[in-house]
Amino acid sequence: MTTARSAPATRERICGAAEALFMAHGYEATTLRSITAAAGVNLAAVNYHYGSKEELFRAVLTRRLDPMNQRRVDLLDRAEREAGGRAVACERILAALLVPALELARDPRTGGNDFLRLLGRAYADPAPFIRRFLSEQYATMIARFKSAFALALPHLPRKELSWRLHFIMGALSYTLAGTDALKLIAELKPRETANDEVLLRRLAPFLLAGLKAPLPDLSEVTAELDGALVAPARR
Amino acid sequence: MTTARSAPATRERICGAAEALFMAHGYEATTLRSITAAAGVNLAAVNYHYGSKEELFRAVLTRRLDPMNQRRVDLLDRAEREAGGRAVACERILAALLVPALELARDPRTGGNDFLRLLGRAYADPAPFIRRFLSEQYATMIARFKSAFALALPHLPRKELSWRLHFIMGALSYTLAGTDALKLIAELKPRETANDEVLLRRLAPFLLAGLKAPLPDLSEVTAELDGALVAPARR
DNA sequence: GTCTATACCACGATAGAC
DNA sequence: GTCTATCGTGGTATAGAC
Repeated sequence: MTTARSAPATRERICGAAEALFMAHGYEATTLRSITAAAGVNLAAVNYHYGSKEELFRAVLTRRLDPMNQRRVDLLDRAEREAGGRAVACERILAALLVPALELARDPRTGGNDFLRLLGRAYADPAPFIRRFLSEQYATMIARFKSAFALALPHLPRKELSWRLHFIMGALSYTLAGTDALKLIAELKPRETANDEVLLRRLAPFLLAGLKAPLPDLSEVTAELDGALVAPARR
Repeated sequence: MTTARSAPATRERICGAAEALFMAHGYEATTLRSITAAAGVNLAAVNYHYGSKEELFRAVLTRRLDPMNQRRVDLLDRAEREAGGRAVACERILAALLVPALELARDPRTGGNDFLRLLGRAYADPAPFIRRFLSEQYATMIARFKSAFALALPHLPRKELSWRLHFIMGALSYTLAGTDALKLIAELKPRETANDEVLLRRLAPFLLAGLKAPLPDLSEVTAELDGALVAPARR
């Protein structure tokens, strides 16, 4: 903090090196020794500046996540101001949710697509500290968007809306995580998946249609399953 | 294999204990020491029976995954037989994809919901051996479903279909992975998320609508982003 | 206050005795 | 088939140098 040295702060060098390595190999597979070696600092420096590997990981995520979620809320705020007292269109709300993620992916200074892949993986991580961290980071932002969607879709029961938001965040995170496995499954060339703008332009109509889908029939939940899930079928 | 002892085979005990622990903590965070302790066998037994931790993980996944994907293909086969030469309805194809996952989640002998959570996490795992394994496991199954969907949705360009299948598998895996973080985000009570049947009955209409959504407009991909992603907006 | 060297215990893996 | 002993490497803690 109060360092007089002209060299780049050790703390920042660690954070940058850690981000790159976490993105490349995931949390567990990244060693503190590889991070400190890449940053050109001593092994113990991580523990001095961050206290633990977990805390370092939180710091890496926060640096990108906080501005992105703030931008999302800002875009929603503006849309609501422009709408006066009326409800904001679903398309506009969804855009406020997707555009900041896309902007982050486009900015080479922020690690580009790789950071979103790291984020998507973090979502599915079983580590309790990661789950707790993400739910805290997202809680207020999601609450704002849920209220906005509720106004735009007054016919949709609140619980159904919660689920559809869940599906949206899932599809978004998962798509951005962009595992090679799914790339292969979809028979997509690696080069195509690198363009996140095209990706989100395809994703948005898909999610929008799901958001506006007819309500599910939950009346026969305990009935026989096979063939009855989405379309009644005779044997 | 050729053991004469009446005690349950060491190999099976290891696999069962490993499944439970992988489900609870994920791959990396699960130690061979905890697995062998839970199974009541020696540490070195894992390496003897499976060769490595990676191979053990593959065995755990295969035991549940192979039958599930086979059931999916069987359901699709039956639907196609019943349809004669005509295209199978999207609802029916989607059901063939979702129902086996639901059946697996309902069966307490197969670890219930927990296995699907493990599977969802595996999808997002950066470890190359996991990605390779999953893409091999899924390749043929996904190819069959893609062909079926292509017949049901003849107007949909092949590439767009690939993407939408990608989104569907993403939303499905992610939803079934059911991270606590997202549960909290969606303000859902833990008890509600335990019922996977209700979950899939809500998910199916959502995905179906996305599948049938109008084609995205990709003509102005390089245009300014803000507000233009899904709905043109003036500043 | 910042950084370094080093020790500590747990991990996955393996060789070799039984 | 099963076990013990051991190796290299992981995250972490601390004593002490600047």
